[in-house]
Amino acid sequence: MKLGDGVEQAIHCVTVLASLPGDGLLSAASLAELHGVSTSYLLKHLQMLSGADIVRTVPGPRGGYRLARPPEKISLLDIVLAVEGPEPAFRCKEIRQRGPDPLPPEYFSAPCQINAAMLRAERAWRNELRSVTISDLIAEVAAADDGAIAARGCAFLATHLRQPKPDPSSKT
Amino acid sequence: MKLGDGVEQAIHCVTVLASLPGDGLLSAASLAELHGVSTSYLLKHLQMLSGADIVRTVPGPRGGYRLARPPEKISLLDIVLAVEGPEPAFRCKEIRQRGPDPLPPEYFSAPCQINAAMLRAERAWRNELRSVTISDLIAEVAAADDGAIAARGCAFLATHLRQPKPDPSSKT
DNA sequence: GTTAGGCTACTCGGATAGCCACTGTCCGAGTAAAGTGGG
DNA sequence: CCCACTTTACTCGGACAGTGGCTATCCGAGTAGCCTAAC
Repeated sequence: MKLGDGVEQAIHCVTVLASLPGDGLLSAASLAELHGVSTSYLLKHLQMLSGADIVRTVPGPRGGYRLARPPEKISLLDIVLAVEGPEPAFRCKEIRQRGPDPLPPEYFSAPCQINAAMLRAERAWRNELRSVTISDLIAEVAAADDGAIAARGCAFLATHLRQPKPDPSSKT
Repeated sequence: MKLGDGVEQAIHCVTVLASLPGDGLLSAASLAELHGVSTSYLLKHLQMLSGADIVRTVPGPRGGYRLARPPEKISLLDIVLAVEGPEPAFRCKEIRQRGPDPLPPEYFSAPCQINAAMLRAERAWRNELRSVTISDLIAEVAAADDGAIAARGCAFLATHLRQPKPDPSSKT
């Protein structure tokens, strides 16, 4: 069993996007540069997140990505399911019905006990992931940070952060 | 994320082996025929189970496989780890240390919070799998069976079960 | 008739190709912004 | 000077190759059982 590397990238990106001030945007190229990964490949996962209504995209020049929901409404499970797909890891092939002299299908109306046990375990896994939100992660990082990580983030944002509009509603 | 099909085959095989009476053996070919899968491919996973001391092999003609431990000492986690490998599904690539102007490594002595959260979830998954033993599964199957499944199993064993020795110690 | 030896056939074990999904990349559709010309 | 249009350049979106691991397979090492032949 192996999770794709895109999951880690997606979680890091969402965490960064959640730390943006106001209506800030960040382009896929900036996110890729910050994490040292391929831009084109990261785009694929950002599209998945966009399709799952986790992030929202702003097209055109000066465009980019921002969160579609507040960070406390985004769980790790949402991101994992968006990137890896909603299908469970264990797919019962019903091999109990195969082989010589198979029993009639009506004997297998109840789900396979092995499948049920594996799905229970996966449900526990998902519940654990569902209980962790992006805001929780940010709080943990902030608690363990002496200021250096935040400072590096601010320095990066000072160069790459962009606003969708001059925002005339806010007075000088 | 996707588990290999070999996991399901391995669990079914171990369950069947746990149901054998006495010192009965079953060859890989018989197990493959019973489940309707490829013999050569099933052998690979049986070798994994043998290497993990879950099943024990009897070489030579009239050889086969039998359990290496009583069924209540074998959990689903043992089988999954034997077949899929002990590595966790989530591998932290430490992309937080990458990108421009990385911080010195001493800032990252503590594990990544994202990695920690994913590993917590996987630990929950493993704990759930560890709590289910082969004897539990057999009991569940027996409880839901009206006798047909057991009868089919006995019919198959009558043809394919083999004893390693005539066992002269047991009087007639 | 008994027994030692050799042979055979069957089993598992590891090494070898094939295929699919993940990884990585590219080019095209769409759009906000800037530049430009006219009014 | 102000405005509308054109152009531009930049963004994301979906379609296209490359690679690693799972899937499927084959042949070789090893051994229990059987047959043979000598004693």
